Amino acid sequence: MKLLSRIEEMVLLSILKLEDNAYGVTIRRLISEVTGKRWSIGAIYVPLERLEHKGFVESYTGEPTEMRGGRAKRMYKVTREGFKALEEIKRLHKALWESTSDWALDKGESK
Amino acid sequence: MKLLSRIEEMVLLSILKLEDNAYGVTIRRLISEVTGKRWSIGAIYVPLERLEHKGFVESYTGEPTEMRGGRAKRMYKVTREGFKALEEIKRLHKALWESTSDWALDKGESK
DNA sequence: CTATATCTTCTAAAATATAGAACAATTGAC
DNA sequence: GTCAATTGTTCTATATTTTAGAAGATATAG
Repeated sequence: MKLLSRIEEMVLLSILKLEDNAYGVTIRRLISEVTGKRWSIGAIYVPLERLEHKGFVESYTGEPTEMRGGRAKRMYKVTREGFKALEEIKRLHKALWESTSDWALDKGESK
Repeated sequence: MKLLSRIEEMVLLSILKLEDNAYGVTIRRLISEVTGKRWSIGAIYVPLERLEHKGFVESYTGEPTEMRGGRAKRMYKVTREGFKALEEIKRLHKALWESTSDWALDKGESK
């Protein structure tokens, strides 16, 4: 199985963090906050669709009965497969960074 | 500045870990080990070249005076810019995973 | 019905990832 | 010298992903 890409990882984690309020707009906002960068609409929705197609997230139509205008939300949640993919990334990240990170990055700073 | 991609991150960290023995073949081997997957030649060299073009790594021709056949190695080291990019990823990862990771992943496991 | 607010879908272009054939350079055997 | 074996890189083409934002959809308020 292929590894999650950076944006896929961020989208999945954002959905987890947003709990019952995870949909395109809030996911995009959260990712913008955490990265400090601007993200276009497509930069979020396209990977989101791909994640659904791969079975890493599921979506359902959000409650339309809220006192607000606008189109219905498409809400997302992470599937068990999505969790597994995240676990794999977590393991990989640990293996990659464990020994290297501190001393090596310090060395770089003081160069 | 754009975030490092997954493979760029892995290549940079591999170079750090390999210290004075970082070149195409060893980088590829290390990434294969840590991911448990097969990586083609191009899957390593292409990002490696891009990292050099962006100034995140520098290369030099390896010592040719070793008792062995074969073409000269192109050795790599991470530049200060490369370190900075890694630091950014490290911060991002921390922000993304800190609160979410444990309880959320556990919830997933027990679903 | 019109204006406004929210949100998603669609589409195209740019950038990256991925595979592996081809090429290059060095050693040792004869 | 030159042939085979070894080691490693460069080249190049295709597939996939990223990224941007226009267009479209739907709900409310007046």
